[in-house]
Amino acid sequence: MKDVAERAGVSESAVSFALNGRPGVSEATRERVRSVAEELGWRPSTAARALSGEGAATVGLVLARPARTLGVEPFFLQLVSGVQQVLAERQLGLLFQVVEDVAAECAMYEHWWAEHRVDGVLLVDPRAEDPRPDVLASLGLPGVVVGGTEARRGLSSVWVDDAGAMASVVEYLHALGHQRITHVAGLSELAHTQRRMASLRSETERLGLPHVRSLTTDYSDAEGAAVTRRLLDEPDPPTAVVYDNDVLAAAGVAAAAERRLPVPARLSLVSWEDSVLCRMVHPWLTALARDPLALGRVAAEELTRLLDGAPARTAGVPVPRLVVRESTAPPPGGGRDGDA
Amino acid sequence: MKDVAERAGVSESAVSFALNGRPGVSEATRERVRSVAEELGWRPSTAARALSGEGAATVGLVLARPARTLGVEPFFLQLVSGVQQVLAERQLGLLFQVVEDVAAECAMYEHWWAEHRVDGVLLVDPRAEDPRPDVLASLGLPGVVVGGTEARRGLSSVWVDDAGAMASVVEYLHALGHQRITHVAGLSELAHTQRRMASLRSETERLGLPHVRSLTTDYSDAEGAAVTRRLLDEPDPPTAVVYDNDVLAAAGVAAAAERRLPVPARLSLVSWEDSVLCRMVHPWLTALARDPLALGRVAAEELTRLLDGAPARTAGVPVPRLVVRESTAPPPGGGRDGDA
DNA sequence: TCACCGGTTGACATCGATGTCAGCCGCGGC
DNA sequence: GCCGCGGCTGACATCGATGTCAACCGGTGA
Repeated sequence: MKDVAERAGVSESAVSFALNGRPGVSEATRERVRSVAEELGWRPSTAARALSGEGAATVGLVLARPARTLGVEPFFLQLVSGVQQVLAERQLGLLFQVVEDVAAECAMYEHWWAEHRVDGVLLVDPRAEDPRPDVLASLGLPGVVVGGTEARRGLSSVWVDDAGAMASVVEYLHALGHQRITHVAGLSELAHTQRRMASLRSETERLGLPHVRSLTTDYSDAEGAAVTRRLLDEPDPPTAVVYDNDVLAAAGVAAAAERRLPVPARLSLVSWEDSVLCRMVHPWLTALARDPLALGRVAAEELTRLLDGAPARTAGVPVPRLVVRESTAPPPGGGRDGDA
Repeated sequence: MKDVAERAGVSESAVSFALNGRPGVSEATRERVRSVAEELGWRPSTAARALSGEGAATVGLVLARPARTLGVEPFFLQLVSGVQQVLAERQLGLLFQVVEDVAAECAMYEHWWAEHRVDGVLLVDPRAEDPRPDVLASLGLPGVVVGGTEARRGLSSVWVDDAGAMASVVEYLHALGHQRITHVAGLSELAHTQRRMASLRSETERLGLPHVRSLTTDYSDAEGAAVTRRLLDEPDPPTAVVYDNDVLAAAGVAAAAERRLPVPARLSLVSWEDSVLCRMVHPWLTALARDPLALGRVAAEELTRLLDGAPARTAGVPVPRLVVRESTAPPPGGGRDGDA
C-alpha cells in the first residue's frame, strides 16, 4: 500500500479513500490511484481488511453428505457455478466444506463464526427438523436457505415450488390416463422430499386416484434399482413411476430393461431433474427441468443482499418445466379408461 | 482471547503459548487453557493470525471449465472430498472457485497471492503447454499439480500412471483378440490425454496392431455419441472402443444401442473411469477404476507437506485397476485370429 | 545466603489495512 | 486581504492475534 501511495504521489489515506470509493479525493486522483494499483498488481490483504471490521469477504458452503454418495448428480456443481458467477462480481470467495452429517455442519458454522472466517453462508438440503437455521440465528451469522421457506432476522430463503412441480407431473400422467402412480422419493428427512410427498397426496386425492404412494430411498442407483424391481414384481404394478432425481430414474430404466418390460409401452417413467443422464439411457427420460445455475445465482444474490444489510426475505425461482421425451405414454390398455 | 486468559487465570501470552504448543508453559496450564477455550467456544481469529504471519490457513482450488460442461462426472467432487478429509485434520479451509478458462485461473492465483488469501493451491487438469505452474512459481505460491509430473521449488505433483493403465487396457483387449481398437479421448490440450494417446501408440506398435487411433472430444455425451456413430458407420468399424471417461462411454453405449449393434458381441467398450454411470447402462461397462478420494487425499497431503516447508517432490497413486464387466468380449469371428 | 531455573507475567512492537482528526495548501469569492 | 472550502497530508488509534524481552516468583542445589 505504501508503494502504491508513493508511486501515485499521494498519502496512504488518500489511497484508502480512493479505492473504497469514499469522498475526499478528486476523481482524477482516484483514477490515478486505481491505475497504479492495477499496474503494481496490488490488492489489499484480506486479513488486514477483515481485522479492521470489513468482514472476511468470504461466504461459506457446507455439504453434509457421506463421501461415497457424493457427486453423482450434476446438480450440485452447477449450483456452485451459479453461486460463483454472482460472488465473483463482488470479489467474494467461497469457502467450501464437505462433512459427514448435519451435526458436523453445525460445528463448522460455529468454528467459522468464532474465527470470523465467513460473512455468511449458503445452506443446502434443508430438512424437516432442521437444527441449522437455529444455529445460524443464534450465532447471528447471515445465511440463505436454498430450497427453504423461512425468512427471519439474517436468514433468507430461496423457495423452490416442489408442490407445483409435483402437481404438474401428476396432472400430466393423469391426462395420459395413468391411475397407478408411484413416487420413488429421496431421503425422507429432506424438506423437499416431504413437500413432494404431501403434494402428491393432495393432488391425487383431488383427482380421485387411489393407487398412489411414495417410497423413500437414499438417492443411490442401488436403491433406485431395488425399489423398481420390487415394484415390478408386485401383482398390480404401477403404470407410472416418478423418481426424485436423475440417478434413481436412470437406475429405474435399467431395472425395467432387466425385466424386459418395455418403456413406455408398459411403464412410464419421469425423472425429477434433467441432466445428461436423462439422455444417456434408452428410452430418453421425460424429466422436470429446473435450472441449478439460476438457482445458485439467486441464492448468492440473496446472500449479498443480506450482507448489504437488507432485511431477510424469501425469493423464488421459476417452477421446473416438464420436458416430455420418450419414457412416458398412455398406460397399457390405452389411455383414460384402460385400467379402470 | 482476553476472556480465555482471565477465565484460566493466566496472562494472554500464556494462552498464546499454550495453544500453539510452544514451550514456556507447564502441561497442566496448557490443558487448563485448552479446556477453557473449548468451553468458551473460542478460536483465534484467522484474520488476526494471518496478519501476524501465520498464513491464511486456507488452500485454494480453481476449476477452469465452462459452466455448462460442469459436474457431469462424479470424479471431481470425490476428489474434493478426499482433499477435505486431509485438510480437516489440519484445520485448513478450502477456497473453491469455478472460472471459465485457464487465463482466468492464472488471474485468480495472482489475486489470491496479492490478497494473502491462500497458503497454497491445488492445480487440476494439467495441460500440455501449461502456463499455470510458471505463474505459481513466479509468485512463489506453493502448489500441487494433480496428475502432473514436474517437481520444482514449491511445486509438487501427484503422478497418475496413465501410460501404464492404457497399456493394461490394450493388453487386455489384445488378449481377447481385438485388432481394430479406437480410443475416444478427451480434450487434446490436457496432459493426461496426450499421455494416454502416446501410450496407446507405443503399446499397439509393440503388439503390431495397425488399425488403431485416438480421436479427441470435449468429454460431452453429445460428442461421445457423435463420434461413436461415425465410427460405426465406417466400412471397417473398430471392434473395441476405449473412452476417456464415463460420460463418453455411456453415450457410446447409447449410440451402439441406437444402431442395434450388440455389445459386447459385435463391439467391446471400455470406460476410463468407474462410476455409477458404468452400472447404469446396459450392458454394464468394463472400466478402469481409480480412486478419486485417495487421489484427493494424497494431493492434499503433498500440499500440507509443502506448507510445512518440505522440499517439492512427485508422489504417486496406485495404477488404476481394470474392472471387467459385461461390455467386453472377444471380437466377432471369435478371438485371436478371427479378424485377421 | 545466593545463584539458578522453569514457569509465568506485562508491556510493547508487529502485521496491513481502515477510521479519525487536526491542519495545510491553493483557489475562488466577497 | 481574508474567509471558506475542497483536496489532501501525516500522525495516531484500532482490529486480534503473535513475538520478544526484561523481570518476577518460588523452589532447589551449592
